[in-house]
Amino acid sequence: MTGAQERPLRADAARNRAKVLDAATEVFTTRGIGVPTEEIARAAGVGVGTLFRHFPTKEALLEAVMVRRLETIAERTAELAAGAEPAEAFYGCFRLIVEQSAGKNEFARALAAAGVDVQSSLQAPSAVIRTRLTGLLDRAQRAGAVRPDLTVPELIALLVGTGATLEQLGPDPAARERVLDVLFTGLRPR
Amino acid sequence: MTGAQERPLRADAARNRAKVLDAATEVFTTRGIGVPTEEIARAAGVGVGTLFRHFPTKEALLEAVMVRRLETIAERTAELAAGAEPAEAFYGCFRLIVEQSAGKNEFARALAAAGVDVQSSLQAPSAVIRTRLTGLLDRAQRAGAVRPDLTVPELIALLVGTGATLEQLGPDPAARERVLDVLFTGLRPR
Amino acid sequence: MTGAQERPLRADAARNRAKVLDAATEVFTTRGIGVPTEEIARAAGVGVGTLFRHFPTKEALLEAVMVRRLETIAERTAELAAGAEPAEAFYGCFRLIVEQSAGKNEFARALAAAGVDVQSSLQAPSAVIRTRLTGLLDRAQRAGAVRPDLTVPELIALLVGTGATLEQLGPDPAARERVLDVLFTGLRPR
Amino acid sequence: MTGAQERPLRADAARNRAKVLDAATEVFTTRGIGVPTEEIARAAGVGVGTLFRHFPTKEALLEAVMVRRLETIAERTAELAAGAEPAEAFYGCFRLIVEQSAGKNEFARALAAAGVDVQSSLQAPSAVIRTRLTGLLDRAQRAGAVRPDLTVPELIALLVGTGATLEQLGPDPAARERVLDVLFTGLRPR
DNA sequence: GATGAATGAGCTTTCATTCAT
DNA sequence: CATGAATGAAAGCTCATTCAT
Repeated sequence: MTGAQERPLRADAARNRAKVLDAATEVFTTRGIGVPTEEIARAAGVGVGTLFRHFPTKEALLEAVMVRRLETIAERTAELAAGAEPAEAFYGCFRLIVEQSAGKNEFARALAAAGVDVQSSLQAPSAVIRTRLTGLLDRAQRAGAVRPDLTVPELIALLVGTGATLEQLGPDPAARERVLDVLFTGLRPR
Repeated sequence: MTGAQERPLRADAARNRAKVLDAATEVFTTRGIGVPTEEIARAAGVGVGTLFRHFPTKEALLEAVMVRRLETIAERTAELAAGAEPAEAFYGCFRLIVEQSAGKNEFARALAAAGVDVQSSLQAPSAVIRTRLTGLLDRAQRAGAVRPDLTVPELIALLVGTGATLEQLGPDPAARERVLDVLFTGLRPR
Repeated sequence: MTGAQERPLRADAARNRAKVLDAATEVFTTRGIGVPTEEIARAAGVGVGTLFRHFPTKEALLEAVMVRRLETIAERTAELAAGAEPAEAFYGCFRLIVEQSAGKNEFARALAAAGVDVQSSLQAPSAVIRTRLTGLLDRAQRAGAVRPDLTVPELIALLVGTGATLEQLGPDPAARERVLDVLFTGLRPR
Repeated sequence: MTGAQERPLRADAARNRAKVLDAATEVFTTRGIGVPTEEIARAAGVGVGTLFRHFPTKEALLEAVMVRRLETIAERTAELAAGAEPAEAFYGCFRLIVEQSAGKNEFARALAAAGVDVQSSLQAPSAVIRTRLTGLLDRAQRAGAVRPDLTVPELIALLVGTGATLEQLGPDPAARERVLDVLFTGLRPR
């Protein structure tokens, strides 16, 4: 139920869909949202028509990229959450999400600005993540690894913001570590 | 240091420039960067021609909006920094900046994407801010109010990210306070 | 003379050709010429590929639709012309054609605009009709049922125009009758 | 009240609007509705942008062309209707309209197909014409020059259809005269 | 100086037609 | 042979920027 298609989708069609999605993710992330659809098609090695057959709108493409990202995050958090003690699971997932989420904000904003019903299409995967985060936070708080007054919306906002922080900061590992340490220290019960 | 020099600029021209700048700030912030230039002109109550006379490019307008924001921030931080003990000055400025900076990221990104030499045009005001931040951080660290390993670039990244966090979080004051408390706790020496 | 010769055409292929032709007639008539080819294929219950195998061009399909219409008209006029006295035959055929020809003009125009050699492809069936009309007119004129100065091209133009009149008029039977009465009165010798 | 603009419209703007309208009338009539908007702009000697500034949609342009045609017809019928005895006025206007209306049907159909609210935008001028036609028909019927059972909708349908007849017929004056004579004879009381 | 009409490159999207499956 | 995914030329429309009024 994570991504069931209507019909199985022909082999080559699926391949092209994936190529487009990959190219879009790459291009949107590196060069921003303003890039012409045609460029993305070219990067994917398909014609514009093909792109539009799979994603009837540029918006729809953006949406699909986000959905896939969220799904990826959901999967990885599931693995992490499975076999680990509460604190490790929580902070591990935090790390995972903020590393993955570079550029995510821009997408969300663009979608929102375009008036997409972000709720409906992203709700499924983001609900999964939200549920997972709720569980992680709860367990960690009960284990005394996270301050008890923090709520899920605040956690999500912090994830988004920390993503932005890291994006702004650049690649220096020591600096990134220091910034995460600030966050993690602040998240622990005093 | 308020911005305009070159030539004194006629009274009505200056008034128009200000009207455009105000309108642009308002419109860009509320409706995003994609809004047509003409809309901004209309919001300012002038013709597009006038707008382009003052800001030869849409980019230039965006830049000007950012510059003014930074200048505003610089001024206010100056006031705060002046008569206050180190800890209060530092945390007060942090608050001030993150509250002010809603939407700032989008601007910065847009400018960067457009290939503007963000450094050169924003350098003056951002250098002022950077200097001020350096001073604030330094004083606060020496007073034992901020962990000593934090550097200025990390502080700036945290300011940007915390702005994003608050933007994501919405207006609930309790939640905002909690989030800031996480940050401030994390920033203190253990 | 039903259309298909060249090669016998397999049974299912012939069935598909007919399905496409029926669907095209229906769709073109009700929704205009602008409908995407794919829609017609869907209405016919076949893939686009099949459609294009039978009609190498959208134009060709339009043409085929018109040809079949003309053929239908030709057949019916034949029946009417066979066993009836001149006046009845003439006015009966006039009625028949103008009732049948709703929307036909649009096709003809579309074909002409597309630069199709309307003459060559439609010549066979329209020659049949023209011959029949010539006979009908001639007999009716000799019987004193139609004014003697009217020529075949004028008759055809009047048929086309009366079709348009009825199309414009809508379904009210009394009004349609009145309009036809105007025409028929005008067609009789003074 | 026949065509009042919001603001007087600058001299050059009015000139361009007229040029576009002329070109559109010409091009639509001779080459059909399918012609690219850009072609019309070129024919008018302006850029596409200018065209779209005046007519925000291709549909709107079609509409405007029709409106102007109807207005022209309305004016001319007014002149004719003014100083003439009933029969002459009626048959004169009939002639005038069917000569003018070449290609009009195609426009009307295109508009209808596009789902334009034909009523609202064309109502004003077409109401004028309808009123005029009502008056002409009424006077002619009272003068015994037209069969008394004919109604206005039927008259309009006949005008449309006769336009189509003439268009189909081509330019031969004798043939056109003969066709009109059929109509006019049919329209007289028997 | 101010205005807003004109410009046209560029963007998203459609659709007749081809061709791998 | 049938299918429908792929193609890409072309269409309609937008918008930053220029320039006559």
